[in-house]
Amino acid sequence: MNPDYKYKILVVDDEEDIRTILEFNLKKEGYIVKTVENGVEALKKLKTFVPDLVILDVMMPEMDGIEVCREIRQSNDFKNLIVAFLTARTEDYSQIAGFDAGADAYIEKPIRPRLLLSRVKALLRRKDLNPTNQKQSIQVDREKYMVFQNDEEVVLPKKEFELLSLLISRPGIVFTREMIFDEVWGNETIVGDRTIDVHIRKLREKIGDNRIKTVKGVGYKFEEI
Amino acid sequence: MNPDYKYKILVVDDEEDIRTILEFNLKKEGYIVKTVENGVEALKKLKTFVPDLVILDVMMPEMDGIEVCREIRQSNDFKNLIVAFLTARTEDYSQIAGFDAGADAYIEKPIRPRLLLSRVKALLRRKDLNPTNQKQSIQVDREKYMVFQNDEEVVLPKKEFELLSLLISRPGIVFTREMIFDEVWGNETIVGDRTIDVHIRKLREKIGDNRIKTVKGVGYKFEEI
DNA sequence: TTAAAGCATGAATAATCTATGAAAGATATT
DNA sequence: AATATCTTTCATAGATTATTCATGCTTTAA
Repeated sequence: MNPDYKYKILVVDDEEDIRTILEFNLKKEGYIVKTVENGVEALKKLKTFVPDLVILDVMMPEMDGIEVCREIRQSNDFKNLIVAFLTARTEDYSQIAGFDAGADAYIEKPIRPRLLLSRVKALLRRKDLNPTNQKQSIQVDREKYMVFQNDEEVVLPKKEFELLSLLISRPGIVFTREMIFDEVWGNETIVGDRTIDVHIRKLREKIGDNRIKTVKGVGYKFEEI
Repeated sequence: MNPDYKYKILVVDDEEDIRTILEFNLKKEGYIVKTVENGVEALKKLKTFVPDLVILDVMMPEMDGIEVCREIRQSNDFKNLIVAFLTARTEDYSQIAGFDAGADAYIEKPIRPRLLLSRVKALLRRKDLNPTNQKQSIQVDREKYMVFQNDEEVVLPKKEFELLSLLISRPGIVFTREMIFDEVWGNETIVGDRTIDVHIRKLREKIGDNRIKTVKGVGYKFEEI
């Protein structure tokens, strides 16, 4: 990985003290750190800030860490996001394990800065080595009529396939609604404007929210990474 | 077996927690995992995703595991698919056995990840050794006008032969109805759209449902394995 | 700050497409 | 010519896809 790359970390905890301690220590090491105070905020934040690591308190109001982790794991957009749980030593560990939601690590409270930093470092190094960390690749095979995302097939019905195929044909370039109509629908059929939106939505559901960008008032584009 | 081959596993359970735990643990081992929440969904999924192993909850709404297993065993397409039942320890074991529908293994709930993984591994290894596990081969000999499936001749009338021959000439590639008309019927005769469907059906009756795939709104393709 | 425009989203409806059973039309075979 | 086999059509049912609609959110511009 680029040596200048600064790892991004999201801290989610309802206690301000904890947030402060973590933020201070992690920033000191050169990480880019954002903090939020509950699970709902966390998911919101993730829409604009995609970190390499999320440190999640298990017990939180609104939405606990386990649930947040589930959401993250379910989403297509965060395939290689590391999740670490913050647990009080007294917390019933077995319960967390039973509900295993896909955490990569557990960090115990109270926090010992030195220990914390070395664990974080280890986790991030692991990510660097992790082969799943290749760039998110999407491949469209028109002959086979198949789409692959990181070598796993994504099944798309015709219109969605054609739409994605179009957008991906010129990554980064904005396609206006008119262009999309022309290419995907042709001149015969006329459909309402919302139809495109709906197909875009379905695509996003399947390949993740971060690939297709809306350019308001203009159109859509497929974002190259 | 190819060392790069990733085993595919289908998990069928109505409880989301169980699905999540299984999926997480199995994926961590490198398996390709799909989950569905009931028997009906399972049979549907099997049309597009042919796994090596199915893990089936016994008790489910809609259609219980036993019935799903029966269906699987009856079908021609899943001759060497391993089926494992998930059973609660408290469940009346004898009843399940009485209804024995051809399960290869029983896995007990609650799930113990380590144990689960070692059992799965064992089951899949067994499959590797199983001689019935030769790859499904279909060969078309245009000169002799004969088709062989696993060295046994399949007798096909002309149109069916031509159709299969066409599809199999480029495995994985979708042939549109137009292309099929052109190649199999030529420009002289004109037949209705349904005619192709019917020939496809007959082919499927003879060589199994899992080889010829429908791409809705586009055409058909012969699935490479 | 408010109003307007543009988009996202959930849910309902409409349109499309294919599978299937059955039967009629061809073609070849005896 | 009669029979059997192959090819095609047709009607229907079932499922999937495509589209619309109503509502709410977010951004933009006044």
